[in-house]
Amino acid sequence: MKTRITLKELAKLLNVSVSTVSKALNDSPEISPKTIERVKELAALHKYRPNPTAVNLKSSKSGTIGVLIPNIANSFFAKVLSGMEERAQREGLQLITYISNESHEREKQIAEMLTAGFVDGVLIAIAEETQRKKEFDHIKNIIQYDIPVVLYDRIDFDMPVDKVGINDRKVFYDATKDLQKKGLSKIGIATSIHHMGVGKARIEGYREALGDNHTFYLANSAKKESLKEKILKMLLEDKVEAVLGSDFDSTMLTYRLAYENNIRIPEDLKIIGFVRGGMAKYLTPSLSYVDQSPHKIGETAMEVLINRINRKNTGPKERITIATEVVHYESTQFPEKKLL
Amino acid sequence: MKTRITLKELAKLLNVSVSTVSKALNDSPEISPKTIERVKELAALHKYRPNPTAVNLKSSKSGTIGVLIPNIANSFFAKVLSGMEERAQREGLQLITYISNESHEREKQIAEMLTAGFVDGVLIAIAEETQRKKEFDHIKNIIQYDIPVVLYDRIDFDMPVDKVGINDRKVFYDATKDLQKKGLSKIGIATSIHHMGVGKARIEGYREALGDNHTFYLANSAKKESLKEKILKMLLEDKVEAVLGSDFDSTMLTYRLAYENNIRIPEDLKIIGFVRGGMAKYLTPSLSYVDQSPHKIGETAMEVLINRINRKNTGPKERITIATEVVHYESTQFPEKKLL
DNA sequence: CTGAAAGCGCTTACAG
DNA sequence: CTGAAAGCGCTTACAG
Repeated sequence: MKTRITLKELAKLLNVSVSTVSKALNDSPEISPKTIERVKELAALHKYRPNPTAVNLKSSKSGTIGVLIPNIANSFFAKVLSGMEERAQREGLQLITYISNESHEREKQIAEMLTAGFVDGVLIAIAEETQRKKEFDHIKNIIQYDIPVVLYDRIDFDMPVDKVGINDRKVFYDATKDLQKKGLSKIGIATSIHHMGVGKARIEGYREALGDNHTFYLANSAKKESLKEKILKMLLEDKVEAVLGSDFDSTMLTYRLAYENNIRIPEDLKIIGFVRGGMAKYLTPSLSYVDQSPHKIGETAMEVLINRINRKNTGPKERITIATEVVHYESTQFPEKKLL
Repeated sequence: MKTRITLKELAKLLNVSVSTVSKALNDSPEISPKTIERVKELAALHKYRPNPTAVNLKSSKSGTIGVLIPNIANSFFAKVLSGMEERAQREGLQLITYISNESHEREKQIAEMLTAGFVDGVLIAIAEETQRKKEFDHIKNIIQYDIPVVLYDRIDFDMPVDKVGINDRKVFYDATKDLQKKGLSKIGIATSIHHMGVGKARIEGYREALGDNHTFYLANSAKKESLKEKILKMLLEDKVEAVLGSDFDSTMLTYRLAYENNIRIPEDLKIIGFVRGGMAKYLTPSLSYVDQSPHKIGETAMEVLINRINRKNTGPKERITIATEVVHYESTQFPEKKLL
């Protein structure tokens, strides 16, 4: 077994003091160039690397960022994480990941851990259950310990922290307007996240676009069976011409139910949903989707956090919006316009 | 700003020594019950929590596990991670995630970090590029520092470590035999990971099941365009009756190309693929898939690692196989058998 | 230019 | 039963 060599051992081998070795390795101007060279040479030979724990204790920094993820199986969050990791890596920061599984209890436990001093900063997407209960004390507690916090994706809360996410209202506002412009009027929404901030905002955008004197079609339920019924009603009774899917499950359920009931996409029904592009293009027919740029969200959230940790940004808390785009595939294809 | 209270401050408030406080908090039999009570009371009042960095320095443990993930956007790995996290949490271990993005260079950097003493153990799925180059020195280097290593998922390498994964050979062996039993003989494989260990094993299983005197149909390419051509040839010229998809992209590409060429699934073509169940059931038609139990793989790998770290298991290195199952949906539906 | 000393926040063998 | 001391591996203000 190899062990990493310590400063002390290095000092003994060189017949100098530990302080000298430490300073030499850190290019202190106090140390003569020759000594610096000697020290660095031997250090390289033995592949010396400072013990990170000791450095952390001294500096009272951990070089570590805590990332709270509600649901990693959701590929949106997986991609956000990869954006964070990429940015963190350039800064030499480690990422400690915690998965709340949308549980309030677990999130509280994690928040408690985070105040213990493991991390220099925290990136959080709030769990579904926490949003429903509207209990954010555990998050505020982290802030009170002066640990920088950035909220990502799920940001519609009143909290004194930086926030990075998309403009959920605008996504469905624009999508609805666009469908109207193309001549559709019976437009519905399917959603299983209507009780969450982002889900509400999406519905609002849709409502706002349609205006007050319009009929709204809303299939909303967090329970699969009940959601299924409501979607079926919307498709078969209300006979909507288009559905906006607010999340993966509601989108795909609509897509599948149309198929089972011989409703042709896009001839009889247009669909736009929140699914990932890597999958949407393979579907039969391919599915138009909202590109949320998850990687960019992760990168940006990390960037904002780093600037807080370094005190490069000491201004008021910000809310940063990442641009989105609807990628149109077959499920929103309109027939060619005919010349008169 | 709150700061966490330290042992020293607690000691001062109680008019006892730091050692006494420390021992009291750790329920040392050296300390009188009354003192223990007094100390614990004040500690609770101030929400004392030992500084993890200091404890780590003392114990030369980090309470931290490094997880190397090749590609987090692949939901298989996301689920594996959640299994690891769940198991780690029960042990009070933190997870530091590193994403190699299938890059050999990045993987080497990460391996170098890991030897610095950040982590007590490491879980690794080897990057694609590393497998192609067959350069594993950086992994062996970690082992030499006596840091326990467990390989997960991508385990077909000759390395003296514990390994947790599925039996890739058997998956496609069984699937092929099963399709044959149901009367199909022209069975093909689509794969974009044929140069990787798991990809090779899947092909071998298929070949073995068919036997030497059979025609093999193999559409293999890591490049999308070329893979597409080969699949098209297999579907249109060879007119295979079933395709086994060895990974997400090759499976979905086959599925989509069948659609574009009016090949009906399952009437004209059966498909079984490596995709995730959460998506497979929504497809039109739904897609039969190999359930790899990613969560279980993650849990098990973590379990094995923990036992090595605690020295509960000091026996020879193991190779653990997680059971898989083909979940049959519409894409492998056979017509009802008619009674004669 | 070099080194002894103090200290980061803990734990623990040892003395009293 | 309590406390002083040493030490984990580093950094840095200070003395020489």
